[in-house]
Amino acid sequence: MSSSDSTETASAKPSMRDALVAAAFQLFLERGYEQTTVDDIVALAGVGRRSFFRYFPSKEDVVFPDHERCLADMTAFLAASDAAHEPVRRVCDAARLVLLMYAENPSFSVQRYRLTKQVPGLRAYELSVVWRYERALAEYLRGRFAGRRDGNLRADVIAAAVVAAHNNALRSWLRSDGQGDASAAVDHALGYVQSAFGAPPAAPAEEHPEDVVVVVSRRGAPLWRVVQEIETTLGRD
Amino acid sequence: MSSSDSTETASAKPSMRDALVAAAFQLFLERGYEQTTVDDIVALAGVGRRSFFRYFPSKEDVVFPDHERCLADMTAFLAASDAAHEPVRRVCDAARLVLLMYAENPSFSVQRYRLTKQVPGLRAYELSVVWRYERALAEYLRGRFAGRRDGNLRADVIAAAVVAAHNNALRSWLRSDGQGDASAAVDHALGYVQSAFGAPPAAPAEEHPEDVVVVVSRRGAPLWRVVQEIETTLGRD
DNA sequence: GCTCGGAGGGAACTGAGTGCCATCGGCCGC
DNA sequence: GCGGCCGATGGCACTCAGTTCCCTCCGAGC
Repeated sequence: MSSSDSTETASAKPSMRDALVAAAFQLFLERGYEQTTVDDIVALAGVGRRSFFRYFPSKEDVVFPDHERCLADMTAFLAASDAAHEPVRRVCDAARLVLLMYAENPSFSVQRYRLTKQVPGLRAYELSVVWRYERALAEYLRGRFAGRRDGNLRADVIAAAVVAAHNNALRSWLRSDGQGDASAAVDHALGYVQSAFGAPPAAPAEEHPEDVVVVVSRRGAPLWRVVQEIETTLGRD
Repeated sequence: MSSSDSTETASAKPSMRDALVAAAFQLFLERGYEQTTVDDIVALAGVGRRSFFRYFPSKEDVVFPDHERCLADMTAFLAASDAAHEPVRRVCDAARLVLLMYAENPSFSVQRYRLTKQVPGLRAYELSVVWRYERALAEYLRGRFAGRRDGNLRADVIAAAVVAAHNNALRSWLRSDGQGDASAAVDHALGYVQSAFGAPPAAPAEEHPEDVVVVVSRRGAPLWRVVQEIETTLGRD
């Protein structure tokens, strides 16, 4: 939570919401999530109990104060796409928005990570948040793959793979207390997904007309063997 | 829930547990999940309130009475693997265990599906169950990929893809009220994942030595273009 | 008969989340 | 300036999930 305006429409009165988040995290860190009641939080923040639930529909929501905004950003980002965007690359870029949100506030993100790792209830809540991101990506891909054979299946699988790759990199960054280059790690992870699902991995092909490789295959041969052979030959693993 | 023995270790005293599940679903279906209190359930089942929580740690658990057993089955299945099993194929087979559980009792599964689709709390609970399956698959793959470059990343992504493919097929089967061949749909979906991640897609290549295709590529060309070209040529989309 | 142990019942408690209403403070029209 | 309107807040009481503690019942073994 930065100190100035953040989640509200635009202007300058987020004091109460931020105060609740600050009070909640202070107590969560010193005595644990489940040992802290909502009454404790509102007492420390000096506000009424009823006001807490005006800003956060549940006790869990105070732990993820900015995911709603991020989800809205992602939805808008995908809605602003057009047919010129390569679909898989586009959802990878959308996933990077989530990393951006985490990276805005590394220490807060790391604290929250430790909390969610320990408390089953928070882990479940996080799963439902992640699921909404995944659905947003999948719905976009379903639109782009409409008419293609197994379009919905591909959309769901690719969305899940993108989310898994993103989370793999994100969590390893969080485990290292926010050290290292999170962006590079996520790029690497998403690059793997893009290469697996037939999207160009960032760098456009340079011109090396002399570098030619010939593959010969029987039609009946399993596709994975052919691809494996090509990968080996091209030296990309 | 079949009428005879089911979830308990082996013998013959599951009466109370089954009675609670039956009473719960009867009420959930006639007046909705959130409109049904635990007191209503125990009143209908004719047992004490305390006994409900002896059998089910929470109200949500009564909706998924057999997932614990299924998860244990999957863990055991994966633990019984050896190095001879192709890893991706193995996790696909593990995923089929879940389908098997749903197919054991189609009408029950369809009712539960409608319920979880409507009630956010149940959807969140289901996500946490699915997450445990996914972690089981991912942990197995991490073991098999140990030492390989990006082993953990690959494990997480493939596990997510397998789960997403399985769920895609399962949910479309559930939406159709349990009509159609769920097993075939899941096979098809998992086949897609296997082909994407370099596992042989079930049928070994038949011998058609005359069916030959030649691909010529520059080394610098993006891999996805090469693969796309091969897919088109082989007529697999 | 007796105890003993486990399964079930039940009252009372905590804490999350909700509904309802009172209050306060600014803002508008008069 | 004044009364009323309105949005934000506080406070109280209620429901319900989940837990704790203790009681009863019943069958097994002595």
